[in-house]
Amino acid sequence: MLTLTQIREQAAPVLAGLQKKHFAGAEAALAEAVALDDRRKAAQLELDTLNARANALAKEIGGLMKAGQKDQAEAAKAESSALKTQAKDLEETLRTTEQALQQLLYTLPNVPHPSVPPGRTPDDNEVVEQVGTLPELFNGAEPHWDIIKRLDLIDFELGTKITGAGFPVYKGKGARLQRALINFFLDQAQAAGYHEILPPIVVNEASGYGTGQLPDKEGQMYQIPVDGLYLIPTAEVPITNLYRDHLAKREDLPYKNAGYTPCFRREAGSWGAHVRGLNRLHQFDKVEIVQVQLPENSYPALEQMCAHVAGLLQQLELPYRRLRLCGGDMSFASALTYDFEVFSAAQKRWLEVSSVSNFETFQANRLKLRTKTEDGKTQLLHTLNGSALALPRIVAALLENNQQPNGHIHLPKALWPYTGFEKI
RNA sequence: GGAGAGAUGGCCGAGUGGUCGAUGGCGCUCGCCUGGAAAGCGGGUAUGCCCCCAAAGGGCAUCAAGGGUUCGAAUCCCUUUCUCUCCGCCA
Repeated sequence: MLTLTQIREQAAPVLAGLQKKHFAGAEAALAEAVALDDRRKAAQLELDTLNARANALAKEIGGLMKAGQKDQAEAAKAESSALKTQAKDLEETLRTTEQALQQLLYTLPNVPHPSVPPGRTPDDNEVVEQVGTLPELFNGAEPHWDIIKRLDLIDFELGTKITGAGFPVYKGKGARLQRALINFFLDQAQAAGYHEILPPIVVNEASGYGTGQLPDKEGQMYQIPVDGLYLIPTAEVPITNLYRDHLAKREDLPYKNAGYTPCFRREAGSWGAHVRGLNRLHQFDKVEIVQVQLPENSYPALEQMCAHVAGLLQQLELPYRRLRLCGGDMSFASALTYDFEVFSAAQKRWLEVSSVSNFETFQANRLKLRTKTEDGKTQLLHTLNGSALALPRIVAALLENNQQPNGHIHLPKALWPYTGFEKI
């Protein structure tokens, strides 16, 4: 959520930023926000003045009663009662104005960083780097969904039977590979200084608002209406919300947390071609890294997180590229996002396996996550997160890129201690 | 799920209708004292919003949350949430 200070004091860059994100009606929305805020302040001032008078009267009455000046006390009571009626109306005005302002602010996306390229679609994303050589497969090489079936690693039909499409059942070495990857990613995160968290995988409504899933994107989450809870779409939600309503001590920063969770996404309306096999699922596993940083350190931290992700992909010996997302392709809450994609040799496609973002103060403002500056002023912190990494497409690439003419799959060395086997 | 008790500032804890944003202690911090430290002494130490260019200063709100009674509520009443104890159920 943008702050009123941003909207008022950086009007031109904010407007340009919203336009870069292709937010329709940006100019009118910003003007409306300022107008609502003006109304809010006016109502607040009026109400405060009124309350100040009422408080003064209440104090007087005590004295008058003691002094036995009953008539004057009664007169003061009458005035105080009248003030109270007025205050009720003002409180109502203030409440509705604040609510309208809040609702409006919820609809405004974050302002992108100056380095974000313009553009609307994934084609406009900028390739920052590409690392590793694209593998040449032998004749008759299979896409991962055929490999999975032939080696009985993952059973999609069984998943459909017990739950529904997009909920795979991992079996044998397929299951073991999941566990190996999770442990590998967590160990790597720990080595990079992240504190391990195992959070709940359902969250309440307040947490959904904190990280920006709510309002608006509830259609993307599985819901438990009887209890008002949501299945998490990513560990970012519970781990970032650890710091909701939090005033951080400066010397404790940064916070660096990593956590494994299953992730649940309804993916309403996004099924079609190109989503076979592991390319898109309703439930998948992911290790997420999350940082809370002082504003001046957040962009170096973003680079550090990207380096961490790149290191994982190199150890897994997967060719990858890093993209800087364009204004139209980045998420609502992000100021700058890098996507990492691995090359899936049999599909001959790049698959997104990680998304690393700096949200600047956008989430912190919703979360009320702050610190004090040296001179005692309150300051919003910056939040960042990144996948490190999401499993399914990593598995797809590992299977496709490392398949041998004899039908086996060779696993990268880094995983051997975790799998207990070198090939499948 | 049933019965009871409770929720106060970073922490502990006092406060049962009137100058209480809240005694006191701990912690933290600044100063004095000291060769230095400890002890001791003195000061400071919540959050949000608003007025103000800013600072200084001031106002309002907040004692789990929401509502009510009252001129006035941490204190009385109602609702909700959470915590603890006992019982029930249970990986």
